[in-house]
Order: sequence, then structure tokens, then C-alpha cells
Amino acid sequence: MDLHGEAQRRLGDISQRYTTGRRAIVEALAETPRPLTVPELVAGRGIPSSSAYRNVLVLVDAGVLHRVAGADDHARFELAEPFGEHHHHLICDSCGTVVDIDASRPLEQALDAAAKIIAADTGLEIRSHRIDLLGRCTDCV
Amino acid sequence: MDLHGEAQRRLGDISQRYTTGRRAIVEALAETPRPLTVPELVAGRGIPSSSAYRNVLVLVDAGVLHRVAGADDHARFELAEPFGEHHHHLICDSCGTVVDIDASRPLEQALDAAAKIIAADTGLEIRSHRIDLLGRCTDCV
DNA sequence: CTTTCTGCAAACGATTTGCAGCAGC
DNA sequence: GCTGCTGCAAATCGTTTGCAGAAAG
Repeated sequence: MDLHGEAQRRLGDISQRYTTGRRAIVEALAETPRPLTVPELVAGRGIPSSSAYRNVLVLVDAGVLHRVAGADDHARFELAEPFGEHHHHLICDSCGTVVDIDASRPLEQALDAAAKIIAADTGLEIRSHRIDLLGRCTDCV
Repeated sequence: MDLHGEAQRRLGDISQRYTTGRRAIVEALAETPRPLTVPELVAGRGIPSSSAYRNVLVLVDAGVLHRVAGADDHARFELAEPFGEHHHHLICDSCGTVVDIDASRPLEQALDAAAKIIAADTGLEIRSHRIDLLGRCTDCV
């Protein structure tokens, strides 16, 4: 899939430009196997944080990025699903890091079943669901 | 269940005291049907925020409180499960508020099945899981 | 060319910390 | 009475915003 072409298309849909700064963010996230906080994203890449905060909002709005909530209080960002593979997250309850976990077929089936029950059960306007696993990442043993 | 007695016991287990300030936090959360941020917790109750931040950490450590991640970047706190009922959360993706949703039996069964597959599948040290529903709260229509 | 984005610097708000005095056990 | 907790005030850090200049289409 053409990452940058598609990103540009989605930005165009909401009348936004695909600028150098935004491309830098998309590239940084494409190279990382886990969601990043804004400080992590800009570190060592020379991206000014004020622009990063602004652009991350726009990119989420355009559907290029997803916002991921971890165990600590910092928003993390990753490429939206059509760009990456469908997966879930292991959240380290020691350091707050979020690690991607590939989805497996039986797991997905069980989760779909749960999601259906949730919707039927609550009757609430539910747009999506989030399943996170809490444990220890390899760095925290 | 004796809320305060049990809170004191759990604090004692980690050599911490059940002080007036800590009791105030437990009481505030016992009266609220949803997890609160620290600023929400101290508002109008005259609890100094520095103490609130410190005590919330201790209470989580003692297993009296749980930390809940919402859609925005602010940690929220609620009484730990043995004190409250087992439930899940509806997270408003508009205002970030977290609302409790009572658990139903079929939902729990489906979730248990999913959790078993997760554990067998990943082999990771998973301590717990988190299922959140993302949608709109009644205030945000 | 026009409109939007960028980057700096300053403002902001939540969270953390040092320290002297108070309180639980 | 000893040790740990409290509350204030100041420091810190992530995040937001105003504005003049640069860049995308």
C-alpha cells in the first residue's frame, strides 16, 4: 500500500495539506513497532513539539493516525489500521510502554462475539471497543 | 463490606497508615458512580492536590484504588473491585469522561473466553485485561 | 498568489518535590 | 515518642497558543 499517497488523500479529504512536517511524523511511526508519545516522537528527530502536537491532531482527524491510551497519562500514536496490521496492545504496568501484539484468528472471533454482546446488552451508542492486556514488557522483566 | 476497615487493613499490609486525608479520598470515590481525575477529586472538597497525588499512588499500591485510563490524557481513579461491583467502562470520545457500565453474565462469559485465548496465544505474562467501550456519553449526545 | 502551516517563545495546567510542622500508631 | 504524613510553595514537564514568516497547491 502506498503509505504517503494514501495519507495525502485522507488529508485532502478534510482540506489539509501533506506537508514535510506531517510526512516526518508518518515516517517516524511507520518505522516503529509500537505507539509513541509526542515527546518520544520528536526526540532526536528535530521535529518541534508544538508542530508535532498540532499535526498529530490533524492526522488523527484525517484517519491517518490512531490515538492509543496506555497505563500512564500520555497519549500515544500509531498509524491507523489500514496502514498497519490489525493488532492489540500489551501495556506494561511498570513503565507504561505499549507494545503491539499481532492478532490471531481465534482471538479475533472471541473478541467479536464479546463485542456483539456488548452492543446488544447496553444499547449505548458504541463506536468501537478497546481490548488491552496489562502485564510486563520484556524490559521490565 | 466494611470499606474503611478493609482499606486500613490493605494499607497496613504495606506499612502505610489510614490517615484522614486518605479516608477523604476513599469516601469521595465511594460516593461517585464514575472514576475521577485528581483535579475532580479535590475540587470543592478542600483536599490539597499535592497530598491527593501522593495518596492516590499509595492507595493504588495498597490495592484500594484502581487507575483507569480514559480517552484523554488524565488518569482517573475508582475503588478497587472488591469494594465496587465488577463493571466495564464507556469512554466518551468527545469529552473523555469515563462512565461505569454494569457487567452482564453473557458478556462476562464471552470476555473470559477471549481472555483465555489471549493468554494461551501470546505466552506473555499477562496480569489482567481491560475492555473499554468507546462512544458518546449522554452529555455529549 | 492565497491560504495554510511552521517554529519560536511565552502561557498554561497538571503533576512532582523540598521541607518544616502535625498526626497516627 | 518516633516515624511517616501533611500542606504549602516552588519547580517541573507536557501541552497549548499567538504571531510573523515560509511553504503548499
